[in-house]
Amino acid sequence: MNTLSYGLLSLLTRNSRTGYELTQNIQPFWQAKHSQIYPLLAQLEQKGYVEFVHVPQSDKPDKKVYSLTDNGREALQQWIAQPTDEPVVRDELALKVFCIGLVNKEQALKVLHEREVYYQKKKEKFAQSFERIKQDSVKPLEELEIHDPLFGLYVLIQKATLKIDADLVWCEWMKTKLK
Amino acid sequence: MNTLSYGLLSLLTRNSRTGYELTQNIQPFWQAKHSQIYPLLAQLEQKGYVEFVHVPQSDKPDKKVYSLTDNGREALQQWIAQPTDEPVVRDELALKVFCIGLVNKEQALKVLHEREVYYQKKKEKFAQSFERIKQDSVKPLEELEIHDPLFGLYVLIQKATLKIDADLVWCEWMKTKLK
DNA sequence: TAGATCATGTAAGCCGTTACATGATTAG
DNA sequence: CTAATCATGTAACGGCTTACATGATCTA
Repeated sequence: MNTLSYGLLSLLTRNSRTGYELTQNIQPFWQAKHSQIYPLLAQLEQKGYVEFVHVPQSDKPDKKVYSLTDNGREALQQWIAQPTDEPVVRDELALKVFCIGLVNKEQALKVLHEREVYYQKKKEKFAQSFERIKQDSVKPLEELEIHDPLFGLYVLIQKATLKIDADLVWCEWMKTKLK
Repeated sequence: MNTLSYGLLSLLTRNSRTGYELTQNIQPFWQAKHSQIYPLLAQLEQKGYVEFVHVPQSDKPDKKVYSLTDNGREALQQWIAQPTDEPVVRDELALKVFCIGLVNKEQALKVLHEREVYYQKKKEKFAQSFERIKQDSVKPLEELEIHDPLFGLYVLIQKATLKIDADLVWCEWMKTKLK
């Protein structure tokens, strides 16, 4: 059981989902392609952590809708109690910035600007997710508590927003340095 | 040429370094083990981007001190001008938080506390790096400009500090949510 | 005397990306 | 008419981790 497998189980605590949906939904938390997810789902099914129903469709391809079993839920609870791996961050930009003195200010600003645009788009996406769960929630988000179904997603969006704001502050600060 | 290879060249713009030192020095920016680095250095040498001198030592094992060639410096400049890959972040904690409602508040706080301690230690390390380059620098750090040798490292420490502070703010906020 | 540090290297295996493969519907 | 979306799967390859291998000095 690798970390991604637990991630798939985590998503299934909220809803039943297809492999296709899981591939999309896990992206904000863990980058993975469908070619990695489908074999893992087959393994999880063999272990009895998930089960699926085959749903034939006429207009679109047939699909398998996966849901979490009781065994799967127990495995998740045990996983949460285990020590958590340290986060892994690999950012090509950091390596470029380290030796940014090799190029002139104009080129450096170009590199930075590309990343700033990326951060702004990401911020926009998080804002949209925030609006979406605001609509879905029965209570105001600030009142959500640990056992409310949207709690985890809500606090993760907060985390992501805080970090992206830090990134944008740094971008602004860098622009003053490169003028 | 993968990203890590360029990262090794980046470090060599500042100093000549051994494979052992490169392995340690690249950790804050790109996690990689020596078993990955040594073969890459051999490749970089074959491509003519780095060269090394064999330095025999009596008390410690002999070492190879690598330095950047003119070809290597040119390769770096071209790399900087290419579009930058998006950052990859894989954090097991995010997956756990998504389904944190499966456990009680006490257990959730334990998971969070473990991570908070990790963030605090990281913050301490960045503060030390900051002090070190403050000592090494001929000018006050705020006056460093793009072509100063410590500029890249200085702005990277600023970036890391801003992000870690965001992480710590989130941890504090989460504690209020779980009380 | 056990473990950390310095120092380099190879081998096996898992993790993740890219590419191959199929095929219907819908939007621009 | 082309591209995107839905939907699942396999194969090949490159990236990264763990383990194997060696060996001296220094610290607790």
